[in-house]
Amino acid sequence: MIEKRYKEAFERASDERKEKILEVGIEEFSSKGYENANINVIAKNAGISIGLMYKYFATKEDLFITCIQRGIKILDDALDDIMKSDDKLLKKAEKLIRTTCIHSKRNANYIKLYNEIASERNGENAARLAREIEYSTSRKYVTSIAEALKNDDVRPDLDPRLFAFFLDNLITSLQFSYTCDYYRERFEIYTGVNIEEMDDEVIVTQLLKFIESAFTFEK
Amino acid sequence: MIEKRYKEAFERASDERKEKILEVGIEEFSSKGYENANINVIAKNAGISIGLMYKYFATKEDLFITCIQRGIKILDDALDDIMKSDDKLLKKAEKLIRTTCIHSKRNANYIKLYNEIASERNGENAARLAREIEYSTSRKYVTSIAEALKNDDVRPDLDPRLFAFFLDNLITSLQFSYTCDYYRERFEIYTGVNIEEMDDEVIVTQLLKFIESAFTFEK
Amino acid sequence: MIEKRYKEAFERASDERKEKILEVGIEEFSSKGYENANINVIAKNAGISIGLMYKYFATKEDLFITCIQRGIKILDDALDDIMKSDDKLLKKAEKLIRTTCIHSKRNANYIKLYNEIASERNGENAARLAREIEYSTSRKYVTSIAEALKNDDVRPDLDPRLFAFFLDNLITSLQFSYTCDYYRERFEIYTGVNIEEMDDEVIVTQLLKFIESAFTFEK
Amino acid sequence: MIEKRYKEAFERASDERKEKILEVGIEEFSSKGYENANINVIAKNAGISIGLMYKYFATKEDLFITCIQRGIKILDDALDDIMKSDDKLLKKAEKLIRTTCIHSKRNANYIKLYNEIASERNGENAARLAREIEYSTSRKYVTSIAEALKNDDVRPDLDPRLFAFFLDNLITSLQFSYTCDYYRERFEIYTGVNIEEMDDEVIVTQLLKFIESAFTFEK
DNA sequence: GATGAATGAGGTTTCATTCAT
DNA sequence: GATGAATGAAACCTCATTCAT
Repeated sequence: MIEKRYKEAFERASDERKEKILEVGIEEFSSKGYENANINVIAKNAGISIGLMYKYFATKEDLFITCIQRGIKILDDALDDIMKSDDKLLKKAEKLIRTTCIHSKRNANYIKLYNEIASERNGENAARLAREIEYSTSRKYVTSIAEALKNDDVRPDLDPRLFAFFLDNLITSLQFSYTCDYYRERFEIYTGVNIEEMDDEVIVTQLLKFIESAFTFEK
Repeated sequence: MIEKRYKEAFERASDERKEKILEVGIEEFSSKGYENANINVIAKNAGISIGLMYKYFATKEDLFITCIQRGIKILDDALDDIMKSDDKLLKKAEKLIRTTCIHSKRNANYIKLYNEIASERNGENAARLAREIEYSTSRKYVTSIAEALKNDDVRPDLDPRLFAFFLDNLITSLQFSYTCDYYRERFEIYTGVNIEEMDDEVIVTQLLKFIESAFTFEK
Repeated sequence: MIEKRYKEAFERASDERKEKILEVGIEEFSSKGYENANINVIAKNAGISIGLMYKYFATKEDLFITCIQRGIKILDDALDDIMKSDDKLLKKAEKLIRTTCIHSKRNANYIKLYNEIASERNGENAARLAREIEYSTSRKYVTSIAEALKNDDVRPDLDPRLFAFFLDNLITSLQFSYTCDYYRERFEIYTGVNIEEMDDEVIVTQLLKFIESAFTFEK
Repeated sequence: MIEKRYKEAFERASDERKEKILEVGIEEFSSKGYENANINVIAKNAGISIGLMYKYFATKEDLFITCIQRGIKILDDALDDIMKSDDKLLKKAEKLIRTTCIHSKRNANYIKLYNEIASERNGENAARLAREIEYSTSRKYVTSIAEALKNDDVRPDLDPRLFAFFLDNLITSLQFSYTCDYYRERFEIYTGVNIEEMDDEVIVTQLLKFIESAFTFEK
């Protein structure tokens, strides 16, 4: 599913070096954005020469994508833990929201990268990235909802794929609100409070309330 | 609230010309993104010299912001029509979703611009833009929900500001799904259908269902 | 001697307007330098349109030269008063130095313009300007010294033209030290004191001492 | 005292290249002035790409300053040879004047650069440059005069710092008269002779006469 | 494998000058 | 006489990428 965008030489590099390059790359791309990120600077900060960087990655874009793939893995692993459990859908949702709050603070840079991708304007790239990033997540959401549907845990008239989509929209928006300048300000405009100063539990409670009723409402 | 970012000379230009410049600018910025947009191209396509462009706007950024402000107004006016009515909250929501579907197709470029802004990484700019763009919208949402709360139209234990925030997240995500490459692909991954080929009414129905129960659930 | 560099239309303008244009021009040129001065800004600050400015002056350079000519006249008139008197050479020198100190503060902008000219790199222009500016002054100096020579007021073995040249070098350097950033700092480096805080009389006394002996030394 | 204004990459360049860049830069800056000098032209004439130029110098200004510093060193070294001798003040002055005449012809471009700096209008820059350029020279002058004062070689009532200042004014003006268009014409206006055609010895003799009596006059 | 010097196209911005009204 | 909108050449600077060592 995930197409590698690095050269063979990169695989042969030490784990420490691989780690360092991606870490520095994520930092640069997430803080400056793709266009303003400077690959020469990334090389310098990673402690390697620019020549070697091009032995590892064919283009700036490839480095960028590889950084993203690294971020995806982290986020995906966290989601896995939650979705693999036997909890009921609402319990999963609760865990999901709570984990999102915590993760967004801890892995702010990955989220920022994700925001960067979301504004990609090259249709081809955007599509490929979306498949790489969203496929695995979407499966987990849809499957969980479909299962809940089978178990009569949720209202029978919902479309599991669209509901998964709505759910992910809420989670994603929340992530951005924790990490991206624009969305943070937007959060404060809506709520009157800076998201960093708000108690996570208020968010968990309210968002869960929003979702819970969405899923379980019955006439 | 909205700070003007054009020079006086721009005000003096003919309406036709103002229109043309912003239209061309929006097209360029939304299709290429801020960094890759080329002011010389915008000037040429708008039929004016680059020198005159700089008589109208002090910097590329100012032109960009002015394009955005133009987009905001269009979207805001549409929202106004809906929110000023005497309809109940859910009726408003229904109109809102339906209008969003239609508008997103018609004014795709404005939405794309909005997506571009949302990835702004200069904290100061991001905050200013967020205030310009979100304030008015957020007031309308919050007020409508607060009123519904007073009239017992919605569950009494919801936080009107957070619920307004969640609601807008859903609407915004939907807009992006209609217009931005990444989000369009993502929509298809979730639903299995290209959003252009999906009947809007399915989206309206399902999203309304999601929202409706969120707002009105009662034990 | 002085070639006019303005168009006929400028002559026909009101005195008030002529005054204003040159005043504003001198301010702009002396504060920013020729290259960085902006003729559009000068027009605006003088309260006329740029189109009219070009009815008055054919080029930016012509405006500059006309501003300079205006400055020359002011400085030259002051010199005239001193040199036309019947005083002996040293008395004239004393008056000259004292007047220089006072004038340099009052007409700082004219001096700055003069400094700007002195770095002109177009040989043709430089020569023409030098003739316009220096000719009259040099005559006065040389004549005064030649007269003093005839009256045995000064040492007989001095070359009146070279001594006039040296004298003017000292006066000119002093003027710059009062008005131009670089020369002011240089003055402080040499003397340890900011020239604005130094008592003019110390300068007068010391420079006079320097000159006096130069002229009158005898074995 | 002298702050370096080039990047590390410049240090690593071959001496030949460093030489070439500064030489070409000095030529361009001294012939066209700072504003009209063109960095692309300098790069081309120095045989390197513009990109590499910017690897060596962060800005046009930095290249300019580095060219200046190069000129300073040359002039300062020459002064050093003279002032370090055990000669009496007047002997030093004689050597100084004679060397100035010779040097001004040989290193005309350095002197022109100096003239360019002297019209700097950014106060901060001007001050910094003055300190870099004048400090060392002024110490040498003042020290020599102060010593002469101690040895009763000069009149006791002179202020060594102001006299050093006056002396340098004369030398500096002479340098400009050899090298800068405006000052050359001015010299001819005063003396009736083009400075290139005048016998240096006349200048040496007369200027020495002017200075000598200034320093040694006694009642 | 590793280096980093070198390239050069390309974009933003300025401003003297023109000319239709 | 007066206006000011309009022009467009030209300059500084950036950075992805190459390649000789």
